[in-house]
Amino acid sequence: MNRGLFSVLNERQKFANFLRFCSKSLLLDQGMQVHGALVKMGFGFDLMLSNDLIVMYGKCGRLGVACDVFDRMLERNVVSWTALMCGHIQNGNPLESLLLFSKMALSGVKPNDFTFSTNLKACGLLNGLYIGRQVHDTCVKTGFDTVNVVGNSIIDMYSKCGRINEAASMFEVLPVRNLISWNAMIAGYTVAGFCKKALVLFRKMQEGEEFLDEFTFTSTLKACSDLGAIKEGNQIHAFLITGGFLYSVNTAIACALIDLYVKCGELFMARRVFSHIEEKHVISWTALILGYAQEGNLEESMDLFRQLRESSIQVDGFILSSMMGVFADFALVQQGKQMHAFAIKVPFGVDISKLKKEAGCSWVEIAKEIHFFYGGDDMHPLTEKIHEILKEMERRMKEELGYVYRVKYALHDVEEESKMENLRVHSEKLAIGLALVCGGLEEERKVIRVFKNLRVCGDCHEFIKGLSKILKIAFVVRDANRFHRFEDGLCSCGDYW
DNA sequence: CACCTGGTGC
Repeated sequence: MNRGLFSVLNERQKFANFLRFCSKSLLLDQGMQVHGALVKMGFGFDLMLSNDLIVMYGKCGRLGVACDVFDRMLERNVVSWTALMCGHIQNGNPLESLLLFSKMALSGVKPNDFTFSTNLKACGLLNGLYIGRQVHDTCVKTGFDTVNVVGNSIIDMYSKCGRINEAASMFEVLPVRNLISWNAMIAGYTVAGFCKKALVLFRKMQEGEEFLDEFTFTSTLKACSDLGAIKEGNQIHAFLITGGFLYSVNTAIACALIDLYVKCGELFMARRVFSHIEEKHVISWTALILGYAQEGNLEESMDLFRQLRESSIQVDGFILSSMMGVFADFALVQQGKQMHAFAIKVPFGVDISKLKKEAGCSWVEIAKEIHFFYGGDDMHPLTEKIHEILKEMERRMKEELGYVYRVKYALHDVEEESKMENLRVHSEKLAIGLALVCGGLEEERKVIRVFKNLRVCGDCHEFIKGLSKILKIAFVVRDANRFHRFEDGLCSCGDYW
């Protein structure tokens, strides 16, 4: 090879490397300068360099220029097509990516594993189960479904299309599972609401040889948050600290942690994590601000929102509309307080959600296990003891506080004498009963934490107020709308919810 | 050469 040709090839490789660096670091200006230089030097029609240009322009948000480069090419290979498809997806147009896929097929260029995973991503983004299945089918026929990256994309495609079972069976048959396969499956379970399954998978992952990364933790923390599994979440928090995963600099982990503590009614811990973040993302602000609002602490919520507005952080439409909701609630509460006299006559607090089709369900975490209860549920092996302790609590409350049931909250289609029984077996009460029987008190916090899928019933609300008084412990009840923190006979919601 | 995975809420 003569020196001249060698230096030309060397030059070409230097351009390519620099372009890839520009793509990675989103350096549009520098990328454009390289583009100009290589056109001048006669590299304008070079296949590899043109591909790199498409990638660079796509990543930097200049899809029009990427398309121009693509259109002017004398020949295009699978990389050119795939790079442009990715560009469309990255710029928010997955449909165009799918159209390109069919154009590519017509042009006679054969797709590879990268093309398939890109297309599966587009299907997932579009919620396109039908076309996703077709792509999956083609992958099977061409043998690409056994390629790890493609398999991962199939898992993600099915879970994005709401087909968690199909995602799971893909995960099962994957010949090689890597970190991303596990992460995709855990995220899939979490998004689909199968948080317990997500946690089971996470534990399996910990037991195995697999590494864990920030994606694993964010998804798993989200699962803990949705479940209210604070013990498990705490362990992950501790693991993050000992494992050197600094959430002070990792936005996603910090947000997930704040969300966990907020959803468990631990605003103090949420605030602590928040204060440790170096660059506070608008999402972490949102989580904390709404957390305070949902706990009934409107003052702190408003104050934080004011701080956010005074900071240099750009607020988004999401937090603005959320704050509208907070202001609306605040106004309602103010009105509600003025209307207190009426509230006694008006069936205030009648639980409209008990009329809904959805069955009331409560749960509580005891020794890292989540126990679920439905209203009138006697499936739990400790049911008898639960009833005993609840009766005991009623007796003490009557004696010490003169508490009697407000029977009006009971279901209406039952015999009068059995209304007391109905009230006793509301799911939130059963969950609390179990916590009392099993010592579900979180010793370090002196709190019992219960979750309910519907609004907490007015009678149970009174009952828990009483419990917090006579037992001298706090209760945190997260219902469908908000938090109730009961302490010393009072609730943070001020009885308006 | 490129491709896959994550966070706030209603």
